[in-house]
Amino acid sequence: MSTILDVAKLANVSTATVSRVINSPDNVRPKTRERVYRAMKTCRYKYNALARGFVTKRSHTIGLIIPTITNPVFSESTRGVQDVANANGYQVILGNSDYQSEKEAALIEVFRERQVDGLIITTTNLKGNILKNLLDDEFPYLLLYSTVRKGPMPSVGVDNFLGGYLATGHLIQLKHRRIGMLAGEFRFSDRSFHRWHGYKKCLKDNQIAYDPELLLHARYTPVSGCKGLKRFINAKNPPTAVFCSNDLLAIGAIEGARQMGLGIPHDISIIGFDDMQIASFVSPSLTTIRQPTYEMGRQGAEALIDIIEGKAGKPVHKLLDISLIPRESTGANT
Amino acid sequence: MSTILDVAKLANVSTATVSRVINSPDNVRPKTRERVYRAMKTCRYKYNALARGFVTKRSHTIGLIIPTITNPVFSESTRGVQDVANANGYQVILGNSDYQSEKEAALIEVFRERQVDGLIITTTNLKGNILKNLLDDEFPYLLLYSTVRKGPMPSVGVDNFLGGYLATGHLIQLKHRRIGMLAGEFRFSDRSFHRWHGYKKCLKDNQIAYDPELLLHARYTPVSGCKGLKRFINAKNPPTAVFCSNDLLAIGAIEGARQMGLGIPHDISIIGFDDMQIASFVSPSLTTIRQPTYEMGRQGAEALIDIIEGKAGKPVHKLLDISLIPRESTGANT
DNA sequence: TTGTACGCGTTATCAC
DNA sequence: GTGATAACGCGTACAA
Repeated sequence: MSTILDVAKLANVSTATVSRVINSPDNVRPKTRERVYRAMKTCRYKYNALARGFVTKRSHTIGLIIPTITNPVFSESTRGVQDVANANGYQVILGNSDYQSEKEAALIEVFRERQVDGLIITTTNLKGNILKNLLDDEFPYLLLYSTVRKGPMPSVGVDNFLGGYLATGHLIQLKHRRIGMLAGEFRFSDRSFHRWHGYKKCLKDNQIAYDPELLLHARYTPVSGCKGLKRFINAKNPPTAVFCSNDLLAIGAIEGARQMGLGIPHDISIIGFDDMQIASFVSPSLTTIRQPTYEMGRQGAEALIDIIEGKAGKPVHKLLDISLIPRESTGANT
Repeated sequence: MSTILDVAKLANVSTATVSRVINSPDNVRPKTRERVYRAMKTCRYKYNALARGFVTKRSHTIGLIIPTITNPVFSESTRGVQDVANANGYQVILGNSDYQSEKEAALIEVFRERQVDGLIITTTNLKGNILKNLLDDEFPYLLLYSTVRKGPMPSVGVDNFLGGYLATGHLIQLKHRRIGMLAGEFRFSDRSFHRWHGYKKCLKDNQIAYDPELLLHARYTPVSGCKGLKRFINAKNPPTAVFCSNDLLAIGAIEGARQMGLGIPHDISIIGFDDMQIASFVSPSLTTIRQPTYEMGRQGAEALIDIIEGKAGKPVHKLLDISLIPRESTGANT
């Protein structure tokens, strides 16, 4: 593989000139520029971005850590991150934490060793010292899908508390009084935790006693949602409506109800969270809380790049809008 | 940021020894090893993998090019690639081509400039000289979801022709004679093209005349599937069954039928392709052709790493098994 | 406008 | 078992 030195020799210029042709072509006389371009062609020169990164100490790479790319919600935000990153000359390295904080910590280490210019993290545990280390090192990073709203850690997210509140309010408005919640494990996802708080608060505001029997934990998969719903139905005093803390759970729950011979929303109402692409295409279509995942990725990447490039002021804390999308999976309690 | 030189000074050893402690600790006396470890701690040393890559000419990075991470099928295979890559010390850079060969070509360039050790490409156009260039440069790469079965280009995929044949055969067995196909654009996806060939061949083998009116092209989205199905229904002589060339289309088609007031499978049968995670959770659950996407990613990454590390013999051509998964969206023609 | 020369952090090749 | 030192390919003062 040829280097700028080869090109330089071939074009009878110095390596500095070749470098200039690559990075600031305007600073070089058109004639020599042409000569260099020709030389690059004849020796099939390929630019080595790694070597550049080595000297400039900028890899133009962003590390993106998410629970798993397999969840459509994170695919969407990943796409948003990528689009903004690429538009700004950055590439994205992807890492899955599987909701395990050890994997998360390991990924942060690996990515930093690889000299990524910054990190976007959808974290599962804020207690560790890992994030504090990043802060101490003044390493550029940003929390995505974050529940953090103030402090030194930059973040982009939605108001999960509000989401839980909206979902529950919708069900209460439909005359439901016995409302279950199928939630992701709190220790793995503080988002789920905040949604639960919104749920509880809304119950309280409507004079409905909170019943711990109506909280069930599940993994974020349809299968788990299906099982969870069946457990609810088989309880002594089953709910008439269930708030699932994401759409994958909700879709599983719908299937679970179906398998138990229950009509939706006639016998039981189901509401999800996320509004992933297929939420409107399942049958019955899914009532859910929409969060702008793609946009979240975009804005997260924009904010991170600002930090990386020194254009940022004090830590940003963006809270994107969410909204209730009423569809067919919820109906009046009869 | 401290370097091995700082560590070396602090531990009173040479940089070579520090490097040894990092890469082959057994080759260094335990006592000095300890001294070095301590020195690394006191000056908060962080290993620079970029610098290593620069000298070893191995970045331990794989470039993965897919149409879009937003399609669950590609999320799954991406996960497979990542799992194998990470287990072998590689990281994955992700690029979306959006089914555009120019973007694909640009990504290949960018990734090569970044000195990725190899590429995994789910390509959309094999005609270009781009892949031939890779071959000429002896650059490690592999085609995923590939229809290529022989020749110098290593590939992992499934038999899409067979898939199309199986899907069509299933419908014919259910007494359907007028079978439509909702297909991804052939020029963007040779996979779709091969499925169509399987479809045609199966019709022929069953003495059913091929009717070009029964081929409709669509983008790989539920919305497009929905529109496509409506167009079919509004035709003079509509099909009684539709083979969609992926599940996203099929889910959209089901919704389209529903909006037209048609019962599934009573009024019209729908079969998809992929068996993505939620295929069994939509209602009616989706009959489809299952392809092992996660496993495809795994095997692709394994094969690529073999090539990178010089363990490969002649180009591999793996064809993974596919199978018909009959569910509720298809039924007998009445 | 162009060239010279050094440095970036690590590994690898010799010696010792 | 350890040390000295030359690469690796590029950017960038500084000089011309």
